[in-house]
Amino acid sequence: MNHNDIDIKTRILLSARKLFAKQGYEGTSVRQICEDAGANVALISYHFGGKEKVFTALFENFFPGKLMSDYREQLSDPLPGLRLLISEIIYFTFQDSELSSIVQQEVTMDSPRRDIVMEFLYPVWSKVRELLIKGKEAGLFEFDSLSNTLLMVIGAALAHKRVYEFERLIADEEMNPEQIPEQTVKFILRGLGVKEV
Amino acid sequence: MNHNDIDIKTRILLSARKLFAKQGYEGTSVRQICEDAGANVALISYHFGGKEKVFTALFENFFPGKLMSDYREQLSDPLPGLRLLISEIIYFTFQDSELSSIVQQEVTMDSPRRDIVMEFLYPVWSKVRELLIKGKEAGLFEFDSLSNTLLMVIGAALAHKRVYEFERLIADEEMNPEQIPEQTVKFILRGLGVKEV
DNA sequence: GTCTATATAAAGATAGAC
DNA sequence: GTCTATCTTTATATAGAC
Repeated sequence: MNHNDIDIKTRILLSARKLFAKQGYEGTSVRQICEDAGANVALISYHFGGKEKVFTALFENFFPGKLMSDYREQLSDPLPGLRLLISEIIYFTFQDSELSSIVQQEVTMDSPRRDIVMEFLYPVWSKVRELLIKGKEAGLFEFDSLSNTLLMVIGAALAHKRVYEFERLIADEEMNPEQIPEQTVKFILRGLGVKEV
Repeated sequence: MNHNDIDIKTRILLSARKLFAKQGYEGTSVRQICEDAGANVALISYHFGGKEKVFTALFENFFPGKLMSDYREQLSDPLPGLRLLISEIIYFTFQDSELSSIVQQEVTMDSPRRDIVMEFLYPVWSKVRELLIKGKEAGLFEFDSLSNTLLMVIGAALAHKRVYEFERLIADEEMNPEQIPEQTVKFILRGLGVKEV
């Protein structure tokens, strides 16, 4: 499938995703997006209704909304549930590296986009939170502050996304994508006090 | 000390730090900074030489450069060294919450500012890396990929900075700042395979 | 050292032709 | 559905008066 065979609306979305990921939302102009997409500037207004609507459309089109429902059954048991969910989150960050970079950028700022992003993130992290509570009640996990622990789990799960930020620190060793989910789950479960991971 | 008693250069820096932290660099205009600082727009050019120079000046003025040298002695032993360093990093994020928010934002994007920020961050995370290697060699830590582990340690250490991003998930429980360094160190050391933390 | 006034560039958006 | 041409706003930066 050639670049020009894709319809213009999708081409705009793909270019926006690429550029937002690399330069940030504010650092990317609609002109730039359209140039990259081979589209006329006016088409952003026509097809989406403005730059911010393009941002929203990105998540509506590319965010894996079915994740929670697909695995509803398997996510009820804390230990295997947490293993599965963390792994799936990491798989997604590899599968759509650009969208997950956008997420990482936009949630740190107090912008109108944060609310859009959080709307999509909430179900996922909320489920992680629920599994932490269940696991603690079952005596599987040991921790004090639920909030701080949740944030550390999130932090560790998304850690591998920072390769490029810290490339000077990790240039001499390869990061094997296939091993990352497993190693991350191990680190997190150990952090939660699970023995013999 | 009243707001207007502080010299204008410092007032500009303080306003820039506040606004960059909240809205991001691109999302903040020099007009906004000067309005907040009670200064004329032209003074940014006169005192600093442009917006980006203000950004650099922030780090030159507020980043704790002496951290590494102050504790050189105590940072040679892996286990107590890592404890100390992680704690100090967390203390800094509390002490200068704004600058550490700026760090978090700017390193995620491929901007000219990232290089500026990384110049300051490098010595700190490089030391953490060094301690991980030492600790593994001494049989204190157990992990596979050094790079991925380093990133997870960084991720967990800075996790508490995300309180506001995820406030919907943690609104019902307080995060006690005094307990965070201890809990974080515990989580990380456990993640590294240290027993009886 | 600080101001006003202005130069210059670039942003987002759309009216109206095709 | 797509284009050109243009409107409007806002950005950074600075020349020159004080």
